[in-house]
Amino acid sequence: MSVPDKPSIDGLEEKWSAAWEADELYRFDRSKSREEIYSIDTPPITASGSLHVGHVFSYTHTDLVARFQRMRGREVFYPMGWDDNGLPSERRVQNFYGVRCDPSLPYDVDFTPPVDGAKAKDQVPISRRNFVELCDVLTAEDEQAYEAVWRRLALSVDWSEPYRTIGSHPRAISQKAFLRNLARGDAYQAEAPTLWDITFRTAVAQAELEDRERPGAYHRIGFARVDGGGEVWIETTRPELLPACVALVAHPDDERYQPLFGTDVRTPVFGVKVPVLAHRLADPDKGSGIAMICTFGDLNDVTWWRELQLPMRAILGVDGRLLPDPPDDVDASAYSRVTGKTVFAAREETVAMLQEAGALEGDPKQITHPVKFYEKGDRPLEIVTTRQWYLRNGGRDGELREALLARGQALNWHPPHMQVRYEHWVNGLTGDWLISRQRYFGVPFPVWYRLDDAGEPIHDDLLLPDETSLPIDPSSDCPPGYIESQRGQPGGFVGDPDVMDTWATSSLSPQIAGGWTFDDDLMARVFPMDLRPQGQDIIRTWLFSTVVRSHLEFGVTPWANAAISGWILDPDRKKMSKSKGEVITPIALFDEYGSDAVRYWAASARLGTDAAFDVGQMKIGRRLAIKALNASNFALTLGATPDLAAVTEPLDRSLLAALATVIEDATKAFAGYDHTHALKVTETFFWTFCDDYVELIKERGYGSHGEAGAASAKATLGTALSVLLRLFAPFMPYVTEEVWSWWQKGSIHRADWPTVDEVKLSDLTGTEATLLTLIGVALSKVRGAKSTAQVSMRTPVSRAVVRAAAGDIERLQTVSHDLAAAGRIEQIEFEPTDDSEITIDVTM
RNA sequence: GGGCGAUUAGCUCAGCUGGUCAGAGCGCUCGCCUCACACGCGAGAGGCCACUGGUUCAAGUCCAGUAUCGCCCACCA
Repeated sequence: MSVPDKPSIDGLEEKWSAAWEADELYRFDRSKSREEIYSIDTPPITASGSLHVGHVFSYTHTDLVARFQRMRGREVFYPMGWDDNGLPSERRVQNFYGVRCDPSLPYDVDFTPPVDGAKAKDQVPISRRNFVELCDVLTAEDEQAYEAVWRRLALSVDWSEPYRTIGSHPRAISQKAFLRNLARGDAYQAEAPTLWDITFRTAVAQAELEDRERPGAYHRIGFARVDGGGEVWIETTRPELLPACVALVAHPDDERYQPLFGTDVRTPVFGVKVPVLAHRLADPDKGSGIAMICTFGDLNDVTWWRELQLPMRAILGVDGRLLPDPPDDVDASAYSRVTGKTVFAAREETVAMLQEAGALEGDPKQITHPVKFYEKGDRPLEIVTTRQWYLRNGGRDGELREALLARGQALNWHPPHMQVRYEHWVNGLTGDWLISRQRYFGVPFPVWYRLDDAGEPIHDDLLLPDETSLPIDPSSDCPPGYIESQRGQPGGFVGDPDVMDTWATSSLSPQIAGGWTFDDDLMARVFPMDLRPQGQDIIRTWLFSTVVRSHLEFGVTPWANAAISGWILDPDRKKMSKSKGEVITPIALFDEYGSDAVRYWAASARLGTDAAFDVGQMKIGRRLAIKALNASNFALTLGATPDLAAVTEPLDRSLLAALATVIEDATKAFAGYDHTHALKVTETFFWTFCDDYVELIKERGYGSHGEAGAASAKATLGTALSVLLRLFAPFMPYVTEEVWSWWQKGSIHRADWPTVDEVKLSDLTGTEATLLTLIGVALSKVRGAKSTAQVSMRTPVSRAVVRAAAGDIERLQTVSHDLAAAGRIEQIEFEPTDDSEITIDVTM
């Protein structure tokens, strides 16, 4: 045993994180059986930019569970993954190096990124392969920085094999899962109106949408009736879509428009004859009660277009500009004034034309209305008809939807009400999952198309790779039976240019971490997993999509438990913004308060509950860590040694009896994913232990009450210390490990979780546990008297008279020597009274 | 418009299936250099548990409604 003279929490993080790494303390032992293993589906994090305190918060929650389960004897499978494909990485590369991807450029072997590219005004166009290489380099660097933070936070993950979603195996697994989806009919391609981000020039999925309030204006536009019966006035915020108009629509019960149903009107300026139709989705209270249907202004247009079987007059290209050629029936000279223009410019021009034609009534009426955005974009989404890949997710299939809802019910949600969010989302799906993205850095679709004699792809004629050849890149690999020279040639082939949505890969995180089809032995030992920890914001994406993939591939729910962490809020109760969160870096917090303290802050927030960013809580955590160090130092210096047989003193018996309850409560709470309660009961007991118990037995421990009395105190101190350190170990891994190393063999993090048996005394009576509380009250009275007299706590008391109920007096008398010693009372007397309150007359 | 959650001392939060539950910590006040810890210790003051009804012998604790805040979904002509 080696207890330092002056213990300090400084330097513990460097010391122990290095030791844990050297000892491979958290290395997963795959020889264990499924029953012995506790497996965690760690969220693969996007390592673009810097870690946010919110990440520290939720990842700590997971680590608490991991450490608890490990100490309980489970072999914990706790991998780490990086979600490095996708738009965030691309954007980071663009900004960091000052480059942009131009797929038409050839690969440049000697390419080096521009110096100071981040400050350059214009981004350098580079080939897709060069771009992907830069993504690869930069994400790897970012991931190392993240790993350093995670290690400092003491996440007990097995760092031996972190996966990257852009890595070879994950890519292969993603492609393989897709091919199997395709073979089963779960995946299909369709040419359909698609929500489209014109900045990124990619399709986006329903799960990635968000609404934002934007200014707009109602334009009141007159359509001439073909029968000469005057004009029909509609109101629209999108006048530039007039050339895309295919019909007008009003509610079937709307008496104002009933006479018009079935008749035709003519679009102003562009002169197209369109029908007036009835549909239940038309809202009589909106605008003039009659709307123009365009291909396409919003999702309602898509519904009307589909259900009313209207023609297509597409005018918007994938670049967000109006197409060069007018749609069918549209006046070419009028259209020539808007062709090639952006939506905004086209709107101005169309309004001008309408005014010239006298078809615009009054001034546009300014309003604010919600507009759909891609969550990572900053321009409104448009709807463009494109060919895309979809994966069935119950959005168009009641039976599948029910099955997925049942999967959600089979999951233990922590907290339970989070299940509602899942069900809400599944019930609100309006279509299948669009998984293709017109991007560069991602997992490519493992698909080629045969080209016809004119060199056009035949989309029904898929050329697929053999599973064993995965991963493949169809833009550089050839389909079986073809050679590279046939690429792009009539009768040859062409690769699918798209990559998969990042969720299409991260939804396979259990398969990736478990080594599905590459290491089926491992997969069988860890899957279905025990725990999926994640944020509430990605229930609709990551959680749901993982359930979908698991259901389609294996027919099971992928985990037993889902632990959902809340948000971090600013002190002003607003969700902590990205910019603010990035100002406060986790490293700075570790430096100032210590990792144990930051973990303490995170641990004091329950799952599913938003928590304030509160450095006050970190200060408390820091204080607790220092206290643990000092109290341990004292107890061990005194000679604390666990030995139940030596515990004879009433107060000591009482402490252990109370500790048994703490073990019970903390264990039950932890097992039920209530780490907050586990921490609370342990912490509360610990402070009583320090402030009351240790003070009460101090003198006796030094030998003032004989050998047996001292031995009893030391044995109790030893037992309690051992238990308390282990109860704290998941929360404060550094300080507990440090203290453990002074007097125990091995790491505390591989020690056994404490059990009631360790502190169980024979012939314990029911009330013994409360003796500690009783003497605590008495001690407080003595201290109060000294405090009131404004004297030091070590001021001697010549005489003290304790008055309390007879029963309490009887029990207090059994510990009077401890009370007298702690209060420096020379003469102590007891008087039973009828009052239930304890009072002490103190003479100094 | 539909839904979920929250509303307890100045602040951050505990209060499980109704009856010592009106609590903790921080902050504040007043003391104390007590030989583990001044990165400390002790003692205090502070709340009619958002509001209105209801159920009950008994309600922060259950029910209904209202208000405020946060979030999700829908709408977006």
